[in-house]
Amino acid sequence: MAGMSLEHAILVSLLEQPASGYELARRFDRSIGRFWTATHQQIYRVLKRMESDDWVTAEEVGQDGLPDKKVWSVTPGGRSALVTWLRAPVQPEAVRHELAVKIRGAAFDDPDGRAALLAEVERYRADHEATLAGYLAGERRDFPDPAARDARASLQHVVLRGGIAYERMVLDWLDDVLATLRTLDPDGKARP
Amino acid sequence: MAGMSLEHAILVSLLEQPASGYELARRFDRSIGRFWTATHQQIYRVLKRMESDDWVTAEEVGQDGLPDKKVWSVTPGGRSALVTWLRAPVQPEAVRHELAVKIRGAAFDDPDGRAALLAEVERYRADHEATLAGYLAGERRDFPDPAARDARASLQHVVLRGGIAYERMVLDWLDDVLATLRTLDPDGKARP
DNA sequence: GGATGCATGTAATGCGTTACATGATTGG
DNA sequence: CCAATCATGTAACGCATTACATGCATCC
Repeated sequence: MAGMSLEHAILVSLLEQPASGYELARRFDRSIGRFWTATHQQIYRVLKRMESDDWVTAEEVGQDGLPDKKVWSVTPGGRSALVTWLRAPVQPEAVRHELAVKIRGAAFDDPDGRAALLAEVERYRADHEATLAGYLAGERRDFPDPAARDARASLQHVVLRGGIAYERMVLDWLDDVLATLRTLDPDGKARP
Repeated sequence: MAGMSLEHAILVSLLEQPASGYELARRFDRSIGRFWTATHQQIYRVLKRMESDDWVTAEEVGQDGLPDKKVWSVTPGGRSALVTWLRAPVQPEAVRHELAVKIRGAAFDDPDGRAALLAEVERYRADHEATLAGYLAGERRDFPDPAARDARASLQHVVLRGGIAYERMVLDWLDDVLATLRTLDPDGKARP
């Protein structure tokens, strides 16, 4: 009852805008995916469970030139389930930072291995730079006016600012990591 | 074969210092737990699998006034498995940020609900402030001298600096969240 | 003709969490 | 005497990941 909140992420997304399972899956690759990831298989499974709990209902919509789809909406029961969850304490986050394990593990590899890790960190850094650029573009597009917004937009924006702050922090830290790795093997070349 | 790295976190920890399952579990509540969490049940299960893969070996150690323990060490096979994994690409992190879901969900609750969330964010912020204080104390204790260290200490320190940067970023962002929530309901009181 | 996008699923496996279970010693 | 610490496990359940599977429409 406590954590398990793919359901709740779906409820928030469907309250913002009803959608098919497929559209939800795409949102979980984009905006919602910034703070909660899910694949389409999970989404279809959870939607079924939510339907049997009467949290969501589907409306069949025909499209021309495209397959029919089921557009899901939140029921009053789903909305009250969301409110109950919103008012429960936040669970501590489970941390899984693979790169940090590899960095500490690099102490048990040789300079060749550390050179490989350095290259991998550079690639990883480029990914995060692209993510930051995407967030900033989204911010300019969706929140051009800093004031005069409703609650929904203000809350969406503060979550996006969290993503931006996270990415900036990661980039700074990765620079620190790169500098540290270079200090260990100054020439940056493989040694026998 | 790709992600699944509780094994690898255990290998790093045992290479830094051999330990019993129980001691490992405590490390996963402290230093290693900063970037990889695990319970003792997981650890015992995984140690068994690692033993049958010949990645670790146990030595029975008797203690007086305390139960015997099995002290685990990494075998050459385990070390080479670690090196193989270290040189593989880093998997993208799976993001699960429950608080962000709740913040966006707060658009669908009333001022009472947002007041409850605000109180919860304040509690959450206090937790992160305590975590940061713990990291800073650990840094002063374990890394008093900024230069003249070996590779292992340098790498442990840069990972710890990552934790510190993360906590500072979170605290700043939570202040932003609190200010945003207060803007939505300026009086901070429940309304009918 | 092949790739990509839209749309929805099933099945197998494995990882993580929670609950249950035992038993000795030390300190208040 | 009760709680906490040290020490090691089993069992059940559920969630997540990966692979497999289908089928139509559009664009190059």
